[in-house]
Amino acid sequence: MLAIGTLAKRTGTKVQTIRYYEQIGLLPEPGRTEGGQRRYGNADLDRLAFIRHARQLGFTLEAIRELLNLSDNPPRSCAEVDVIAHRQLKEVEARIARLEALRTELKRMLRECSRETISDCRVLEVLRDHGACLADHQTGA
Amino acid sequence: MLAIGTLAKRTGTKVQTIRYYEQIGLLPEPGRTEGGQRRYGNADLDRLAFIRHARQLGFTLEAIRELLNLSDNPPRSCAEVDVIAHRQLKEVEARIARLEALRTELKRMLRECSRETISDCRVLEVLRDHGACLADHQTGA
DNA sequence: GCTTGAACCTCTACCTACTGTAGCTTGTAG
DNA sequence: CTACAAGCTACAGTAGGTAGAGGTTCAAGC
Ligand SMILES: [Zn+2]
Ligand SMILES: [Zn+2]
Ligand SMILES: [Zn+2]
Ligand SMILES: [Zn+2]
Repeated sequence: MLAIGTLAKRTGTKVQTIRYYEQIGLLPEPGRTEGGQRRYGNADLDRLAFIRHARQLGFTLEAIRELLNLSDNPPRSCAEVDVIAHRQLKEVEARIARLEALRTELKRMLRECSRETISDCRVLEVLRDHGACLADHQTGA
Repeated sequence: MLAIGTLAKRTGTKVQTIRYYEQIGLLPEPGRTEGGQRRYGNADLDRLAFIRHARQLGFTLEAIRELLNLSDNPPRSCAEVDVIAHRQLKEVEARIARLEALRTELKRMLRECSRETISDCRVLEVLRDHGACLADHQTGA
């Protein structure tokens, strides 16, 4: 049985984060020592490793919750799993597209700036007026 | 003089967001009517438009605060402005790099999945084991 | 001049995904 | 048996807003 600090080290998670996952019901309540300290088994280790890896791939905790539920029903079709992963892929692609537009515009601003005074700084000029901006960044976060 | 709702419409901002910017000191406290309602002038309109545009380009509110301070000193050099914009560019580029690694891995997971049962779903398999993962996604957010 | 209702006001709580701190208790090595 | 690291709970805070309750004000139509 592992103490929370050991589990934390093994999975690269902070102790508080583990307690937080328990609090929101993502990790089951573990057994406790007589003194009230949490003790974890290998199933907990696997589950936490899964959660952390999915987080690293950008899945939200809600998506991870769904993936864990599905994962507990081995004979079922994996179509739903793939839908979640596909949704995540689309999300990532949308963010990339948006960030690339920002990169282009930031580069252009910096390239065009004469690097003299504030009053003729191209960066500020573009920020003041989207008309001077070629980026198409109307849409959300 | 503009009421807060008009200012909101003109800048594509929610009313609550404008009050929030005031609360954190990003917008100055505006004049009020006898009844206590906020009334804005053109300087406020410009300032808010600047803030929203910078937000759309991904600058943090802290960076925007610095940019606004600098913007109030027209004779100074714009070097500091460019440093902030450059920092933002680096930030955006780092996020793109990370998201591209995620995209690659998500695509691969989905491509390799047989789309049969949960027990042999490649997506879940990769999530369970980073060893089965080609992505280099150890590093931060 | 009066009424109506949209828009305004303040205050508080909530969102994601954690992270940090205070003040106290438990486990374990020497 | 004593230190003290590591555990415990509870609460506050982060960014950047968003939503709602419950009450007031402004302005247009009659
Ligand atoms: Zn400049
Ligand atoms: Zn623009
Ligand atoms: Zn699958
Ligand atoms: Zn991986």
